Amino acid sequence: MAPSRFLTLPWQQVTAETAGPDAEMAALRQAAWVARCVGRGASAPLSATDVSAIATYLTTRQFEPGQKLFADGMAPGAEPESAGVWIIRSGRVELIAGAGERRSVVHVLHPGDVDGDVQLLLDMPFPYTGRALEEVTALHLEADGFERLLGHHPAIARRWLSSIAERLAMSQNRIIGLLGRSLTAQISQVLLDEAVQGEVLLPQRTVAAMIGVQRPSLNKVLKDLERRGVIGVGYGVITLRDAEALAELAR
Amino acid sequence: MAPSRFLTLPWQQVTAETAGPDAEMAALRQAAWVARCVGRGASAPLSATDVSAIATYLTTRQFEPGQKLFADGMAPGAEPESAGVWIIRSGRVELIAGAGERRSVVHVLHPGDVDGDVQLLLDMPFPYTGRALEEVTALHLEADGFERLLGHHPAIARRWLSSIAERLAMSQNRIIGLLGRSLTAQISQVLLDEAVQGEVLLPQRTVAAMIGVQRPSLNKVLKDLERRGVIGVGYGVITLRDAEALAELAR
DNA sequence: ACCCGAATGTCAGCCTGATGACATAATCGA
DNA sequence: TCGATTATGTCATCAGGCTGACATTCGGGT
Repeated sequence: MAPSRFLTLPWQQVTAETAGPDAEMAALRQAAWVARCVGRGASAPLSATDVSAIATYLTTRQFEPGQKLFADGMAPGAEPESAGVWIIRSGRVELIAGAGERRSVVHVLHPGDVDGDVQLLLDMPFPYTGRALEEVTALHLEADGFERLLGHHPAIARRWLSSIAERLAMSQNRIIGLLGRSLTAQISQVLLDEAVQGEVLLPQRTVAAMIGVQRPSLNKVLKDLERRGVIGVGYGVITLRDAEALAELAR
Repeated sequence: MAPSRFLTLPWQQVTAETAGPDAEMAALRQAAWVARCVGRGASAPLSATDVSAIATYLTTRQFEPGQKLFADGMAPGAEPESAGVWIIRSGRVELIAGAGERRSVVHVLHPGDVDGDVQLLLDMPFPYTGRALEEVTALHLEADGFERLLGHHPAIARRWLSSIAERLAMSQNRIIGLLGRSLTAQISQVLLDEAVQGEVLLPQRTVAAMIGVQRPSLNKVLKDLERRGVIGVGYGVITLRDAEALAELAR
């Protein structure tokens, strides 16, 4: 259901080799990683030409915790610094809709996740703000570069199609998970979705904002699950102890 | 936010001309209509070759009210009758997740809407059941035909990309609309989204299932809105009287 | 014209989650 | 090492939605 989650490991291998001095090789290596993250390769393998084309347009950017990659309501053409396609290389980015107390977390981007392409394709402003949760390294693709990749490289367009399809399926799954389910079921679902290697590294405040409930309500359920031995609750961390039981609760 | 809604009119014009006896011309006309429904033409106009290719693979199917186009959990390869891409030509189809009392309506397909392609692209089973609300005419595209269209016609692939992007944007918008908003705001949003020419032709039971609330809760809010002159409530119909006020309530 | 199924309108009681508040504990930076 | 900040844990109160039930109204079919 969250295939991109499993792509964090290959990336770690890649960066381990990035010590080499050759900048061009580094760009190519990044492009190869992007090629692995965007869509499925089943019916459209990318050629060396495709990968090097991607490398041509990629730039790397760093963000401090709390910094915004892009902001709610930003038109695609208005801020060339932020508009365009973002591909998360390391760290996580929370997508926030609404301001202040009414803020809700639409999604959390993990390494390998892609965003901003939909807004580019539809020429619409961002409906949410992207805020770095930790130190974040992200790859950026400007609007015209993206257009050129799609136009001149059919295999890339084909792969991007399944990438967006993946996200649509996940998004619909999220809607199903939100409609008419008990709070416990919703929370279990989110914990399973958001866990990386059995741990959810998010403060309860953020998890609560992902489900659209108040923090005390979330805390009550979490402590109950902890008493039942299903999870462990720490400071900024929730540990999955019995994933099967949790999946059963999310049913 | 729901661009496909405005495509119902062109279709009606098209069928008005469909009286002609030539089957091949009818197929081409259907294909041209599909070309108008799938994605935006901005950067990828479809050639005559593209359109006739679409016509090659299209078949037309009729469904009675209550009949299922496809069923929850159905694998893409299992039932060639139902797997594949569906394009609604007339009538509406509700997408239901969950069974019996716990059923919730993920979405309602209107004429011009497309579905089933995501499941094909990701080789996954349908996560919901498609059930005809009225008499439905739908165009069907089998798996291999769809693959061939995408593989051999870059312009079609490009258009399909923005079609799925549209749906992803709408889906995310729905999530934002569900998180942490008052019942009144959620209901106003759904009424605005689902209205065709100022009318929502759905029983309250269905509208309630779209938001994941019980029918009495919905009815209470509806009667309140009616007292305030914002909407009119009829038998199986909700009429928008003051769309602006409704939009303000949905904010 | 009549009947039947389906949809709407409404209610009282219960239960869940929201609110706002407070105390405690962990982390981070100076 | 020591605040300052942020996170967790918990509570009493209250509003809002659920539940199950019932009466009423509408529409289509015979």
